[in-house]
Amino acid sequence: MSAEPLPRQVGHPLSDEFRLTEVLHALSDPLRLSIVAALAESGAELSCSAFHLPVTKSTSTHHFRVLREAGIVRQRYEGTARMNSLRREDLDAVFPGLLTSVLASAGQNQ
Amino acid sequence: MSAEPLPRQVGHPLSDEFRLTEVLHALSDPLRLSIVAALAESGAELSCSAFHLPVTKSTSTHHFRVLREAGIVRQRYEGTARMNSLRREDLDAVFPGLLTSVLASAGQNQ
DNA sequence: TGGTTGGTACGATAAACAACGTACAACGAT
DNA sequence: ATCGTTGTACGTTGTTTATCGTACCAACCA
Repeated sequence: MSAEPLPRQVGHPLSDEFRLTEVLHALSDPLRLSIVAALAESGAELSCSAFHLPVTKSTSTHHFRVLREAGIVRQRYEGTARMNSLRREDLDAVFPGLLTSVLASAGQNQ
Repeated sequence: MSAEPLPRQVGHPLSDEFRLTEVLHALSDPLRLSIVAALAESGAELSCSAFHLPVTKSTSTHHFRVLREAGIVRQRYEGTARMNSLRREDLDAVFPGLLTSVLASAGQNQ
């Protein structure tokens, strides 16, 4: 009589729910910006633990949630790992050129 | 024996002191983004009171200071008014394309 | 010499945020 | 079954932030 196993799914905003100020805020944290830059450079899915962030696991969870809720990353489970990928096409469609210029600036500036 | 009148000048960061995360944070507030959009659209200097912001004077002062310290606006006194202008060339030199894409996105999204 | 205008300084407050620790859940392997 | 791996949930703490009110200041005008 145990309960059903949880599906472990998370909500992602649709493209037309993106809000510019929320995206800018998500990108304005150095740690989150470094996550986005690493995802863009790799071009692939990366697990949370692949980033070797200088914070604890719970803080890491917090930052990935901010990125996901802003629509910047997509997350899905693969075994115990949570794989993250950039929603580049969705972002480019709603905010053309934004991510490109932010990433180019990040490479130079921070 | 009165003291010298204060010069009423404010500090502006040099271009090479711009920090991307600070700029993104400054732009991530709806009120500040609307200020920047209005400045870009007018293409001219505007006094603080020209914006008719739905906040008090002291809150308005706060937001203009955040924008100035990030390097986004330039401020100078003209009589009793403080005139604000966009530092578009400086921003474009350090973060090419960033302001353009943000403003284009702001026009669509907010 | 005042009064008006446009803005700053300072202090207070409430909300949001980044960070942590502990406990726990899902999955895979042993 | 149990254990290690990977990440989440929840509560806490200290900092930052957005907002306001009050007091003030500098410039202009009458």
